[in-house]
Amino acid sequence: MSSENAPTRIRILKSTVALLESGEGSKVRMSDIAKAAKVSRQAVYLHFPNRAELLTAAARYLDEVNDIEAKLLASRNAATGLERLDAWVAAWGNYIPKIYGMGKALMAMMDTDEEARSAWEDRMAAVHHGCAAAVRDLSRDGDLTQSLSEDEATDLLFSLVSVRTWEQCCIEFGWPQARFIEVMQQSARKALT
Amino acid sequence: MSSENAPTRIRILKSTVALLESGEGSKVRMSDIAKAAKVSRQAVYLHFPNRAELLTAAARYLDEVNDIEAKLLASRNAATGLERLDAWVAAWGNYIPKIYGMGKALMAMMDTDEEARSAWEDRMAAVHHGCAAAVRDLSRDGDLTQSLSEDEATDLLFSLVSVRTWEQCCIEFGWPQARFIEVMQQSARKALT
DNA sequence: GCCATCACTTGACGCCATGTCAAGTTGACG
DNA sequence: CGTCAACTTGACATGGCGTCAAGTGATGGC
Repeated sequence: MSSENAPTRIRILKSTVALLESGEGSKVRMSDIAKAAKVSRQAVYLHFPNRAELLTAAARYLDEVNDIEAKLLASRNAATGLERLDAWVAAWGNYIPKIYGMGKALMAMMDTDEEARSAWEDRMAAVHHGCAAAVRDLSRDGDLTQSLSEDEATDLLFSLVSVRTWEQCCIEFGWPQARFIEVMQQSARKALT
Repeated sequence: MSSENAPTRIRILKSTVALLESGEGSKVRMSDIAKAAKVSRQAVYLHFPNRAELLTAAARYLDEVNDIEAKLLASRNAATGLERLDAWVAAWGNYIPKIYGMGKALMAMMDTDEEARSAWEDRMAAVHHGCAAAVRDLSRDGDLTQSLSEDEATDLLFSLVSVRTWEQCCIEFGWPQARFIEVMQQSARKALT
């Protein structure tokens, strides 16, 4: 595609992202990536020291290309806490499919690779932070349930819209993406208020 | 499950379960298991054709030993749908820690091993079935929310008390087990009614 | 016009875990 | 005593990742 004569490093990143997105996340091998980028397997190692760092670089690249920051920050503009909660669930929930392949590969490596673990946890910390912000506004408006601390509410919200929950509902159970958003907005409102 | 006079087979299963329970699920190697069972690595292969089948046999063994069926069926006796929901969440939720190591190893293999995948999915299908039963009783009592179909409610409940959600809350966020049960009972009631 | 350097290729290798194979050893039982 | 089953021993194939050394070829500085 457009990556024919892009610098090699970028071509490798694009190929990595493409392979991870189109299924079988954790099965992608270094040689597959090299082949897709039309370079030798060793060329990949000239740019990235190992598989874990390549994947985390690809994750960063993906975030950049999609401008995730901007999209997730959109929910900030909501007037009330409840609106912000909805906006947040929609913003993050609709971003999940884009990073799912990536996440799957990274999560599969978490048990054995410290680098992959911290890369993924960094990203998830940002999402957790977004959940905390939504919960804080809810609390500010006096709409947060008595039965949960702010921390617990944050964790619960995070779990409700985690990549794994999304995977469960949309991949395994076949929910349409839009329905996932609706149900989770509603469930979050009910569970947190 | 013959194995009356095959102590070796049982020893291997017990060692497998023990290793999986005590941390680092997916890192357990065949040689680790052999060493723990005090047999040669090859002896393991005389009883189980490969890692996946050993793990699924260990999962079955674990279920047997803990008598999971009986424990999960206990929620059947609840009078109302709401009580059944609570009982179900408590029964299954309290069983999760016992099978967590096992589950982690099996889930890690799901991407690459069809056998492991189907073994785990079989077990999860039983849990999903339990969720469906609770939702049905809720619906029978007229307590199920209008905004969810029975299928959706079942899937949502299943996601709420999935092994991954438990892992998220109790392992990563450090919730006490009892609190996890409370919060999930409450959240399930709110989200489903 | 030449040569040095950089980016990449080629092909071989070590490592490690799974799984296979063949040739023992050991002990119970006829 | 021989046989059979259960187990051991050690070697080997396979398939990833990651490393290494010796090329090749285009570019740019001089």
